[in-house]
Amino acid sequence: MTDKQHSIVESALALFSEKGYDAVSTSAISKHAEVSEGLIFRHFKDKKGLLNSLLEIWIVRFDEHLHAIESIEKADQKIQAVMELPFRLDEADYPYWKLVYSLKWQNNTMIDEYMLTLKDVLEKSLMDLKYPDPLIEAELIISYFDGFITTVVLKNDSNLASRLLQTLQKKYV
Amino acid sequence: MTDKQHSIVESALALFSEKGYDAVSTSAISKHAEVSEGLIFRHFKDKKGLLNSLLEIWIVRFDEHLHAIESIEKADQKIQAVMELPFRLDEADYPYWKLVYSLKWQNNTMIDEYMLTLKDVLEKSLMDLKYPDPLIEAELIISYFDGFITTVVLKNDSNLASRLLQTLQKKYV
DNA sequence: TATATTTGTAAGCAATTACTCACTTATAAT
DNA sequence: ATTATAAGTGAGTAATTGCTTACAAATATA
Repeated sequence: MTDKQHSIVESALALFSEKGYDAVSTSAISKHAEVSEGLIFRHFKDKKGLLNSLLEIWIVRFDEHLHAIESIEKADQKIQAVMELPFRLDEADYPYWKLVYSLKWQNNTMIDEYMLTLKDVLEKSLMDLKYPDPLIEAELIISYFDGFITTVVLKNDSNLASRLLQTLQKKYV
Repeated sequence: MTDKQHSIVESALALFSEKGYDAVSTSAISKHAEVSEGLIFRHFKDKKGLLNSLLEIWIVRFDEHLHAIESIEKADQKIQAVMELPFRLDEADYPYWKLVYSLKWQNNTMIDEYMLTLKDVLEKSLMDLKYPDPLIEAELIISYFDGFITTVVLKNDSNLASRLLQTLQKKYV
């Protein structure tokens, strides 16, 4: 990746996550990145291609969290780690999550598919713990997860995040 | 409101909530509503005006829920009612909530301001119940709320909603 | 019935959209 | 040093954007 390629990706992330994919033109991205508009299409084929590059970066970061969670042995600690993930995100990754969740609300199936992995982890752990209805229980925890992401990322306040985490932890101790 | 005015509002709601405000053109709305494009601007001034009309309808529906909650006397039941609100939404109102939450992710301050009312209700109730930190506790419940809305509205499955509500209710009984 | 007023249309507007293409400049390989 | 490949530009494209305007049809008021 060249400097200018990097610049395009950074600008696209900043603008997409702030205003939404459809509200940002390739012209606006090129101006923000201080490159010619044509360069976007040279490197990323089209606007969707640029978006996909961002989503791939997100997937890599997300996978790191997933693997960390899957390596936890005890089922209850696994569940706890999933619940706490939104509060342990790197603040620098907030824009990725903001982009991902704004796309989620516009029926981006690719994202939903990827998030299913989280639900699978939960379901298996809940089965191990002999919960009567692991499926619906997993859905409930995913709901918590979505809510935590919403608060942490939209308020963009890592201090609030850590206070919320503390309050949350007191509840299941 | 004339028939055609109604048709415009319905089409705008359907398209905005499905694809997102910025991804839907006034031309697309007029075709879906089977009216001339100019009529949109006659009745709603501009595209933003059409959006505001939809948001005003949402506000009315939301206020109904708010008043019902505020009329509850016991603090703990008030909190419970807030938590259960996402599961008790009229399925016909899902598109409004979908639109509202997709705008939320694009920094629509007007919506956030309106949702503060919910947080105020929670804070007061939590104070009444002598919680040590009502502010952060309210934030946590709002997070649950956001997560529940996300699940219920995006899955668009009122059966799942009622099963989730049951599971949730068992937890605080 | 005559006259306002509202409702509706269709064509047209400048600006912007995503994207292409001919071209130059830089880097790498032989 | 020469050539091939990649990086970068900027002017241009057709199509679409939100919106206006001149006009016709319907409805209400006198």
